[in-house]
Amino acid sequence: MALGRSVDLSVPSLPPRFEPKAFEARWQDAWERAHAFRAPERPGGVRFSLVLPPPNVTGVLHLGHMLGDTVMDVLARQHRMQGAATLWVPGLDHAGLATQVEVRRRLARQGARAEEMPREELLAEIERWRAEHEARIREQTRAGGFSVDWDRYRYTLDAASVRATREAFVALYRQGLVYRGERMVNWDPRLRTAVSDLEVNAVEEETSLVFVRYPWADAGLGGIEVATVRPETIFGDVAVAVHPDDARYSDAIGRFVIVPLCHRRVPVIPDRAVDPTFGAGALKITPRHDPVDREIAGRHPDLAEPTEIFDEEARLTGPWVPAPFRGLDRDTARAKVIDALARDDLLVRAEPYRHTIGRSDRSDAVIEPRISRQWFVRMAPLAEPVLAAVRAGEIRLHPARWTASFFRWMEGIQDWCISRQIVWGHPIPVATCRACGRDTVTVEPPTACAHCGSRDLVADPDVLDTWFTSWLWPFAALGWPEPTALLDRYYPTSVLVTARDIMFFWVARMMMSGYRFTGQRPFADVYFTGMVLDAEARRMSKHLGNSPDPLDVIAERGADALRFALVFPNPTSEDGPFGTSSLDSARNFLTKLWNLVRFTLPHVPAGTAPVLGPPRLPATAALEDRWILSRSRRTAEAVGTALGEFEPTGAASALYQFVWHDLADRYVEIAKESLSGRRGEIAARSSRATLLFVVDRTLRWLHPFVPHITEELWHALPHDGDLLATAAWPPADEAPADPVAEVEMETVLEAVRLLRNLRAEERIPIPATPSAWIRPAGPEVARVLDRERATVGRLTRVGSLELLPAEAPAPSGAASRVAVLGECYVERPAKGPVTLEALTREREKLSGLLEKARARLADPGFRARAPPDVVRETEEKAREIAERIGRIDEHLSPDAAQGASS
RNA sequence: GGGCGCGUAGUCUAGUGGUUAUGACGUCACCCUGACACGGUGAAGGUCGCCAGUUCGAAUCUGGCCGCGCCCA
Repeated sequence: MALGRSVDLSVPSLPPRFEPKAFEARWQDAWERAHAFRAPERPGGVRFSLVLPPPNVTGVLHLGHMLGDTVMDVLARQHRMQGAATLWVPGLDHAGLATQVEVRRRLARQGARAEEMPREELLAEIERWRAEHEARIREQTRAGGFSVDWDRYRYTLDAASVRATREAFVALYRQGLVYRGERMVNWDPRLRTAVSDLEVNAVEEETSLVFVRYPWADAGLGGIEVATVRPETIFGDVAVAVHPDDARYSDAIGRFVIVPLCHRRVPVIPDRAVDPTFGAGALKITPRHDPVDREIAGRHPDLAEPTEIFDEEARLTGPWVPAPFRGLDRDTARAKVIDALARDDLLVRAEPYRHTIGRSDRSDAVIEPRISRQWFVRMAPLAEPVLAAVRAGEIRLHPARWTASFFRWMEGIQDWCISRQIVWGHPIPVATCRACGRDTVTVEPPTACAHCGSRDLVADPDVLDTWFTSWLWPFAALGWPEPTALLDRYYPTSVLVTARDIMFFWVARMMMSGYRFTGQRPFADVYFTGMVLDAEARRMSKHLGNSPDPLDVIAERGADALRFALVFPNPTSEDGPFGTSSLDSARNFLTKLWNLVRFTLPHVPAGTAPVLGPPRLPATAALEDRWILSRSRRTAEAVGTALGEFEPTGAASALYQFVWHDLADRYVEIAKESLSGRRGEIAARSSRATLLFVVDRTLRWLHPFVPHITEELWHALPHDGDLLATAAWPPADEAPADPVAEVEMETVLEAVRLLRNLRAEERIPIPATPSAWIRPAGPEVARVLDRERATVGRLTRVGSLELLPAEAPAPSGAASRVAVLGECYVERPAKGPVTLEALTREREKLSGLLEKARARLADPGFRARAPPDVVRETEEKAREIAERIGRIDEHLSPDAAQGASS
């Protein structure tokens, strides 16, 4: 069969199937060999920089990391292609407490007890853990194709981080913003360390509210009834408090009661903090083990000095605890106390009660409020400049709706407990002198006391909260406090991308440290990604086992498919499901792209020059060529706008629409005719150049999202330069916008859709080539359809397509549709009854619209108040609809018309 | 208990005062047409959570209610 092809279709140089394994690792190697992502040390001009939130060495990367990394890579690659000197610093967080907990668990599984290990041995074990996980995390990051600068890799425990951490601590200490205090902290009795407020989760739990009678000290009968959920703390009581206005207790204030079981005499005191409606309205006061009690006790200085009743593992201890209860843990103690109270006839009753308790984020142990000597950072002075900066728009949060909760937390900020009683982390840079008892706090570890010169120094045994290093990251990762070139050229960083759940842990604190230590914002924009959920919308967790290892997904589907599935179709800023269906969609899309280039290749003769700019089309150029260039420009604009507004999903979706529907479904299908040479060499050349240009641009725009496949395909086409990764990002206004071509193509596509619709409804089989007619609604439509008649005919597979003059009668026996562009007819193969269903349905829909439009026009208020052009538009719409209804009525038989209008 | 946010086709989603409410996945029908069945074409599917109000006009603004989620206590 002579098709008149001018090119050879039989030798595709790309394999027919897209196989990511065949090329993804190859391009990763190529990028690395070329140092494509190495940021210049001292660039001039535009710069773009960001730090990768250093993943915790606790585990390996999960899909949430992949989502964040993909968003960052999209931004980094786009800016790199746009010519910005781009620095993306990767790193690793030692994650102090979290890691120590994980290692402890592993040791426990192996039958060892971390608590009994010498410090050095435990540290060595943690180091082993770090090495294993670090290697795995690097492998995962590399396999994702993320364009980080590996030469700038940093670790939160490396020498430079040690320096930065000590520097920050010492500076704050000297400014009076770091202090040591004996305060009530959140104590984790399982891990035997203090934790910060943020590391405590409020959990609702079912417990029982116990009513205990405290007998009068001076009289044998009665007493005061106290309600408590923690009867085991009874040993620490120093008072019973009641509300001063509570009539029930007006006589009790000033009297004494006996604390059950330990028989101490304590006073009844008045305090407004007592809620008279809770329980019996009397509160037992245990100042060392409850923050509210401590506050109340503070207002009553005449109370006995309380002693501690729990040790560091929350076992009963101390002089106030009677022998039978000493050494018991909290739960056992509670049960025994209740038993003993019942025996002494002091237990009034116990009722089920639901309340919220604090559990440690790391160990899940119930937090014990405990007074201990710890280091704190005074936060309010640090928060001030941040609040001002965010209010002034100097730092922007995306999506902006999180700004409100950010402010609320910042405005009520509490001091930060930064000391941890663990081994894994930065030692607190404080040495205490045994001779004079004073502290020496210096960046370089001291050899002698700064105050008395004694060499008898004891280093603080604790380490710093891991976040005390992370909060310095945007500048510490660039070399701070050294005045490095990186710091000079790339700080402040451009953007921070992270998950919302560490907004307070990390983001807010980085802003505070940034202004404090560098006097500048650490980043201009913050983008919060959502959480990756599984197909049943559950949060991914180790416990559920529903979080796949990214490496497995990449091995099976490829990094590009994974990346695309994470940004499309669900918005990256919302919590969204991830599953095989999104992976399938991503793979299908990539296959489409692959085949699009396979289709393009044969139309690129050997020796074709790389694309420089849009083809200069002759005045007589085909409509489809002008149209796709215009569409490509709109797409470039949409992609640029979306990425500028931190909407990667919007950009991905614009590209998806363009590639699949505009380029593959419409342009390629229409242009096949001219590409084949059947319309002559000039038309063929024009379409070839157009196709090659648009495909080249598409690959560039898609590259930040799916870097491997685009790199592979770009190399299969004529290209300029070694790597797409470092090729130029074309300006959005490169191709001409052509509104005329867009309108005309709409007409063509509408005609095609109508005729196809008719065929499908009339069940005219594909091999049949019926005659078709269109009676255009106006001269403009007539002109376009006349010119593009061949295209319409080919896409609808009709035998002949004729344009009818306005007054011509309808072809007899043909199926018909009435549309805005005119009336379409398709010859029906068998002479059965004409199907009028579609026309009737259309008429019903139109009369509904017409009614609405007329009602509006009839409203005098509308004419008086609506803007004139809205009134005019509505009038025009009503006229057009009425006219179409009239034309439909001509086609409907009298009874059908009646049926439709009833 | 306080605060914030969200309710749009079976599922996810776009849309901040006037469009015949966007797109994806899924569903149904026909089709292996010379890049692609991981495909093509066509279709069905929504009283934009409910109730009031503001307005000439409300998915969009306001209030209340219902449901869901998150954060803080």
